[in-house]
Amino acid sequence: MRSATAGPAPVPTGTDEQLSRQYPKYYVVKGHLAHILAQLAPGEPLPAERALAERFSTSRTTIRQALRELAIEGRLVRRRGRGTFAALPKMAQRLQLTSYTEDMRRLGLVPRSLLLSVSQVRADEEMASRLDVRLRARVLRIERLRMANEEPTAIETTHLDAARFPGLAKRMGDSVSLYALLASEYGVHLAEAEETIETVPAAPREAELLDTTVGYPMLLLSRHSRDTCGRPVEFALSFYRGDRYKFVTRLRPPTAPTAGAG
Amino acid sequence: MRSATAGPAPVPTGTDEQLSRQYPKYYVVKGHLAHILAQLAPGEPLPAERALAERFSTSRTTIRQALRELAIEGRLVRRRGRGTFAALPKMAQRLQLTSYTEDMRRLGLVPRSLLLSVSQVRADEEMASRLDVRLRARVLRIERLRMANEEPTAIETTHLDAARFPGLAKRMGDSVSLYALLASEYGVHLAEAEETIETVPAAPREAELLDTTVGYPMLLLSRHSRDTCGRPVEFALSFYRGDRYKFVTRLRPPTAPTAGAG
DNA sequence: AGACCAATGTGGTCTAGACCAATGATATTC
DNA sequence: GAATATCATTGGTCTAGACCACATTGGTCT
Repeated sequence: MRSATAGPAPVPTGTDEQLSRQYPKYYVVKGHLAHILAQLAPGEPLPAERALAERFSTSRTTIRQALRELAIEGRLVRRRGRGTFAALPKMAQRLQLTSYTEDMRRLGLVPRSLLLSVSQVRADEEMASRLDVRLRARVLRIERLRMANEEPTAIETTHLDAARFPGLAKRMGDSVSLYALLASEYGVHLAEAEETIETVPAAPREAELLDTTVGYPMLLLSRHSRDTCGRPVEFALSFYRGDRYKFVTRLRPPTAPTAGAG
Repeated sequence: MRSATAGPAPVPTGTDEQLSRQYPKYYVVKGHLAHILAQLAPGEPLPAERALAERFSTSRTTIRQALRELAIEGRLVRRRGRGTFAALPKMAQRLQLTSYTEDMRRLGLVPRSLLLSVSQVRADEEMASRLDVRLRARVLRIERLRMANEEPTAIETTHLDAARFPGLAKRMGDSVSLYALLASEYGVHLAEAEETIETVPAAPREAELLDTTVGYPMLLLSRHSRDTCGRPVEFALSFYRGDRYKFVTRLRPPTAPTAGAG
């Protein structure tokens, strides 16, 4: 969120012509729309694009660019055939090596998983390195759709060494816990992981599964997990809607209290 | 990054008309451009937008949407008046409670900081809660531009309780270490922090300072730090270019090896 | 009452073209 | 030779309008 003191983006609400030359027109419109939006409760509708275009004396393109950014910020949701509505604030999710189920329950949500596909692929150079297998070795690829309160939350694609976990494919199913299977059937316990976070635009398939718009920014989490022996176990990619989720982590100084150029 | 095995976005490279109906046209074009791009070394130029529009028999708008997404993914950079060029891959930065200087040196880069502004503001409700001060208490606001190899990296806006750190404003300057000042002058050592990561579109001022484009996705890091006594010390917002940076953190199980629905 | 269908309105995609702003090369002037 | 204007080219912003895909509504027919 952007608090007032932090500088809430210097939104020019005036109609001064000189401002219009300093700021893009769509950005001025965005400021006005944000003002309207602030007075709406979540779920309440905004006027339609064509109506807004007329009211602000702009083209629909300009209105759409403003609405797009507000949607990306998670302040409104857009539904084709229905309209534009004020949104709920982003949900914060902890970055920790825990089960998806527990994470969601902690947020007071009902978790569910849908098994999209289980397949075997061949390790390319990067995957071979990450899973510590030979090039072109068989890799199990498990693709799941994570749900919370029956709403799609994330697409998670997990990769494991197929030779190390025989029969795992047959044991997978909707709402089956992979980490529990690894522990009970194969005696493998995850001890640590390295997770990377970046933002990428939504591809058509991702947008459809997560019920969002192609090209909107997603948060892509790449998790590289190791077991208690330090052996790499899984490499997983998770796509979250950037307009709905943010992630929280706890930081500590490396050793002693830091004294660098902070 | 998206490895081949992970599903490199099902880019339809064929010219089949049926595909054109399933995928947006700009997305098909993006696939072709990605293919061209893969054969270029960082820094090499792509054809101009107008030339590409003609080659692919589309409008410039469609080409621009494809180029925009590739730029957001960090695969190309666009320079007004000059052209479009293949980019270097994203840089990975660790999430830890350390100095910016050390972080950058670890990446083999030359760090520098530019003091943009030091000001006093009044705490709104959220800031008062975060810094544990009264509503409308004086809050020191320090805005800095972080550089690496003379390239702007991040905009960092730090908030501190002004009453607790008298004279701090006068002691600040370019490339001055805030954390070191807190330790040496006020005996305050940071012990832990909670950091939130989300994606937001770049506002005009942010885009200008970080030499990027308005509306492009940024990574916004919000850091809430506490000292060794557990008292809140700073609340800082950092904007990073989403096309240039990604962040890495180390995960551990909460207590025992997890056995939940992983 | 229920099933169906057509009209309407919504946001999503795409076009063709205009003008603006920054860049760099070229010509001009001092 | 060095500074300055001019100009073509590039990506950025904006317009006006077309068509598409989807959702809802309301009327019509069983």
